[in-house]
Amino acid sequence: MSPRRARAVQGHSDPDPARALRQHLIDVTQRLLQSRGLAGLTIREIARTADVSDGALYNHFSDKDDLIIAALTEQFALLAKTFRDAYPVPGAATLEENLTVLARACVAFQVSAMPLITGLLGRPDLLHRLFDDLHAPGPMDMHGVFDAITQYIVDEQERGRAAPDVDPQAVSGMLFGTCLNQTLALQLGQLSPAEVDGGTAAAVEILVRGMR
Amino acid sequence: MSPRRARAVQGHSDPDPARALRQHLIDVTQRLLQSRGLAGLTIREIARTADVSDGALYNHFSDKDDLIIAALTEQFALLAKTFRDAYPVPGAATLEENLTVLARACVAFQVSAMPLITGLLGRPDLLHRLFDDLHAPGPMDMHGVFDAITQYIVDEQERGRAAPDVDPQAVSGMLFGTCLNQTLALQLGQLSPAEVDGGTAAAVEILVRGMR
DNA sequence: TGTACATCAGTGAACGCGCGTTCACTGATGTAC
DNA sequence: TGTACATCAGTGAACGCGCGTTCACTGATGTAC
Repeated sequence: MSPRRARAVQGHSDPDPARALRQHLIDVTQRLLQSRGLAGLTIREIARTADVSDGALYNHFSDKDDLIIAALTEQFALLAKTFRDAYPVPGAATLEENLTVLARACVAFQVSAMPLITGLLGRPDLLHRLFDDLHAPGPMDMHGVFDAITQYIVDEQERGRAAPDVDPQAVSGMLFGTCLNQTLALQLGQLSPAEVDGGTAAAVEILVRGMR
Repeated sequence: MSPRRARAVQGHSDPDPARALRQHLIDVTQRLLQSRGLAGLTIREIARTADVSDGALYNHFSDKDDLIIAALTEQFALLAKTFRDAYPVPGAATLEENLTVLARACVAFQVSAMPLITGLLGRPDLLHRLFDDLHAPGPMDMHGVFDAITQYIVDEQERGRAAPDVDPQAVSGMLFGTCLNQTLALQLGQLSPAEVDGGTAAAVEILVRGMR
C-alpha cells in the first residue's frame, strides 16, 4: 500500500520517498531564492525546476509561504554556521589579521543572505514567521553573527590586545556595517570583489587604530 | 477647448491642470512607496488614494513603472539635498560633534531611503532606469552622500584635525555602513531610536580615535 | 507463486482572483458666430 | 450676450494574463489470499 514516487526522486537513496521529495523541493527553492530572490518566484517555476507537478508541493507544505519559510530557515541556519566556523582564535595571529578574517566572513555571509532578505522586507508577516522559526532574538540570526564578533573583541580585550575602554558591541557593529556597505556596493555592481577586499582592509586598519 | 478637471485637483492653483494632476499622482505615489514600499503597491490603490479613476494615470505616464520611476527620482533628489544641507562646517565645533551630525543625517537618509530601495532590489530593470534618471554614478545618489562625507574628512585633514594618513573614503564608508547597520536594526524593531543614537555615538568615538 | 485489490502521493487541467492596461463614452471648458 | 459646437482629460467597466490553489483522476507499490 505505497503510492508511486515522483520522477524527480526515483532511484533516490532515501528510504522515505515522501521525505526525499520534501527535501528536494526545499533544495530547489533555496537555489531559486539565492539566484533570483523571492520577488517573482512562482510555484510553477519551483515545480518545473524540481521536475514535479504543480500540485505535488501541497502534499508536503500547507502553502507557498510554508515552503518558502522552510527553505529560508534551513538556509539561514547553514549560513550562520558557516560564519561561526570562521571564528578566529583569540591571541593567535595579529588583531588586524583576525579582524580581516571576520570581515571576509561577514561579506560572504551578507552576499549570501542579501538576496534572501531583500524579498522579505516587503513581507513583514513572513519575516516574523522566519524569526520565530529560527528561535533567534535578532534579524536572520544576524544576532548570532554579531555575538560571535563581539565575543572575539571581548576575548582580545581580556588578553590585553585591545584597549579595555572601547565598546565591543560598537566595534562589531562597525565591522558588520562597514561590510554591509561594501556588500551592497558589490551587489549593485559598484565595486569589484578586489575593491571590496581593499576597502575592507582599509576599514580594518582604522578600526585597529581606534582599538589601541 | 479644454477638458474637465479631475476631482482631485479642482480648485487647485496650478494654471496647468494636466501638470497639476501629474504632480498629484507623483506625490501620492511617493507617500505610498514611503509607507508600504513597492511590493504589493497597485495602480488601483494609487488611483483610489489620489481620488482619481484607474485609467487617468495613463494620460500622464506611459505605464506603472514610469510613474514609479518619476516618484522615486524626485524623492531621492530631495533626500540627497536634505542630506547635503546637514554638511557641517569644517574646523568649527569638534570633529566628534561634526561626525555625529553626519551620522544622524546618514540615519535619517537611510530610514527614508530604505523602504524605497528594498522594493527595487528585486527589479534590476527599474534600478537601472532610476540610476540613469539620477545621472548619478552611484546607487540612489548614495554616491553623492558618500562624496559629501569624504569631502568633509579631507577638509578636516587639510586643517590638521584628522591624521593625514587615514583613507578618507574608508572613513566615510565606515560611517555610512555603521549607520546602515543601525538603521536596519531600527527598521526591524531591534533597536529603539535612543539605542540607535547611543550606538552611533559609540561608533563615532572609536572612529575619531582611529583618525588621530 | 500468482492474481485481485487497496492505498495514497503524484499529476495537471481547471478555477477564482487580482493585477496592469485598454477604450468607448462623458462632460467641463474654451471658441465661433 | 447667447447658443451650438469642438476639444480632450477623466471615467470605470471590461479585457487578458499569470498567479496560487484545488481536485478528480492515475498508477506504482505493498497486501491478502
